[in-house]
This record gives sequence, C-alpha cells and structure tokens, in this order.
Amino acid sequence: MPALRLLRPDRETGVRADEHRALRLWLRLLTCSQLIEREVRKRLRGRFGITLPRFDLMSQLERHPEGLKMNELSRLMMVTGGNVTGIVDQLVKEGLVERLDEPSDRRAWRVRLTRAGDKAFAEMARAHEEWVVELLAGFSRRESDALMQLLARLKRSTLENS
Amino acid sequence: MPALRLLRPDRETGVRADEHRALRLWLRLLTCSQLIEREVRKRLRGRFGITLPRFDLMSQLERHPEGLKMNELSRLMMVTGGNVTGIVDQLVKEGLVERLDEPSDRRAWRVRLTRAGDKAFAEMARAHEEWVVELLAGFSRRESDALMQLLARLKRSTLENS
DNA sequence: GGCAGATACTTTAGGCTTCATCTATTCAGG
DNA sequence: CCTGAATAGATGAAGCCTAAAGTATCTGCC
Repeated sequence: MPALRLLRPDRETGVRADEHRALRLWLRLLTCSQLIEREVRKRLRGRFGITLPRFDLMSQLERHPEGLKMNELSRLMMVTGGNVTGIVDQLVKEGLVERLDEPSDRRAWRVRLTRAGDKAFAEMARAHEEWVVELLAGFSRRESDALMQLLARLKRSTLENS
Repeated sequence: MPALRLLRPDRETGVRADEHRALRLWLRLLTCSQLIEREVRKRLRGRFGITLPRFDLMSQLERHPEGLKMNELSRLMMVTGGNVTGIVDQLVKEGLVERLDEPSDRRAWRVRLTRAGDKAFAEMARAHEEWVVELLAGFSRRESDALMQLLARLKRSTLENS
C-alpha cells in the first residue's frame, strides 16, 4: 500500500500536463483507500485480534451459510488460490471455520463458518460497520451518492481499459 | 487487498439500513483502488521487472535529488521503517539507489538514486503515467474534478475521525 | 563531562500475497 | 474402459508489511 508521489512538476514525463490529472486522481484515490483500510486493520487487530483478510473470508462465508469451495472464495475475495489455502488453514486452527468434504467432487472442500465463527463474526461485523460509518461521518447523503456514482464509472473505465 | 462483502441484507448488524451507505461506499472505493493497483503492479512487473514498492521508493527519491533519510522515506511512503530498510537493500543490490553517509548524523543515511536509477526511473514513470491515463480514459475533466474534490473531503473526514 | 531519554536505523517473527509447480481427481473422446 | 486435458487444491520461494525489540548515536540537562 504505497503512497506514490509522481508529481514533480519540473520533469518531462512525455504526456501533456493536462493528463497529470489522471495521475493525481489515482494517487488521491489510493491515499483515501489506504487511510480507511489502515484504520480498519488497526481496529480489527486491537479489538478482536483478527486480520482483515481473515475477517474478509469470514464475511464471504457469512453470506453463504451453505459454505463455499476454495475456488469460489478465491474468486470472491479476488486473491489467488494458494492465498485462500493459507487463510483457511489459520481460521480452521482457530476453530472459526471448518472444511467439509464435498461429496460430489473429492478434489474439493466445502468451507463453512463454525457456530463459534458465526457468533464471532456477527460481533465483529457490527463493530466494523460502526467504524466505517464513523470514519465517513460528515458525508452527506448527496455527496455519498455522487461519490458512489463516480466510482462506479471509474470502475467501469478501469475494467474496460485493462 | 481483500474485497470485503458485508452487505447481506437479511442480517441485523445494529446500525440503520440507511447507514449501509457508508459501508457500500468504502467497499466500492476499495474495489476501484484495487483494480487500478493490480493492473499497475502487473504491468510494472511484466514490462520492467520491478515491484510497486520499489517504484514508489524511487519516485520519492526522484523528487528529492539531494537524497532522503530512511525516516523521511518511511513518512512519505506511509510504511514502517523496517520496511524501508528492506526495500532500500534490494534497490542498492540492483544498483538503482545508493546509501551515502550523512555527515551531520552518524546514525542516518542519505539515500539517493544512482545515475542508473535515475535513468531507469524516467522511463518507468513515463510508462506508468501513460497506463494511468489509459485506465482512466473516458473520464471527462468535469468528472475527474468532481471526484478529486469528493476524495479530498473523504480524506479529511477519515483523518478527522480516526 | 556524564547520564537519561529520544532518535535513526536494523533485525526478527509472523502474516499476507503472488507465481510457478505439484498431486489428485474429474471429464471428454476415442 | 483408457487416456489426455482440465480442474481443485496444496506447496515452496520470494517479496511486502507490521509490531516489537535491539543497537548505535545524539541531545539536553545537571
């Protein structure tokens, strides 16, 4: 999560000055995202002793009480399969998640929250949402809607051009 | 860089439905940021064989031709000092950066781009900016200005409330 | 001068992440 | 059935990142 600074103005970079706009926009986006993410990580760690990736994985499972296969988790979390293996291993060790055999495919697992995991997640999710509401306080509904729309367009532009 | 999904609607989370807005906003922000970052990392790796943190560190140095101390790099990059130690070590090994003695303080280093580092960075920065311009294509000046302003407010709100 | 606390940096342990590679299983055509 | 390709997941190496602890140096105060 770096904070790129590429705006030294006295250097010719080969694109028009007007286009520095795109670079500035991306850097500011990154900064905002990092500020919130950093704070959330810190609070998850301090209050619940959990990491953001583990919380994220549990949140996926909470939305799918029937369980998810490893590759489904990988897709939903947008990380590689090997990464999911490690995070699930940790959560299993902590008793928050369980690996069940998938009868229809002996290569696969069905990963589910345990009862303890479900209970723990409910509490963490409540706190997490409170934190985010708090961090974004002072953002009016109008502003927040405008930002949502612009970000939707940004997402589309990025997907189309990558 | 996870992709949190916390919006299962049929679960009581303890905050009003209206406030899910904040959560959705943060998740979308995270997604956008990840999409761009992922693409930039991939291209830096594929075309220049460099990582984003190393590129970031070099970009800080490029803006400060007189060199930076380790703790200044740490502050600018928003990462811990130990992290900077590792990244500088790598870049020194690659000959892109050099550690000079700081005469006024024997505890400190002055880190600078080498001539080779400066040359390499110029080329990478040019490509990097082109990529970002490309990814954000189709964003009008008006939209981009509006987004910049909203993100500035978001940054301020986050800083004030964390 | 000398000492206590602060500062600059490094080191270590633990965790996340990717890519490349590996094993086991499934699937599709013959 | 059998075999080759695809798929599910695990593993290992390398890199980024943090927090905590350690070393060396500096600074301010007596």
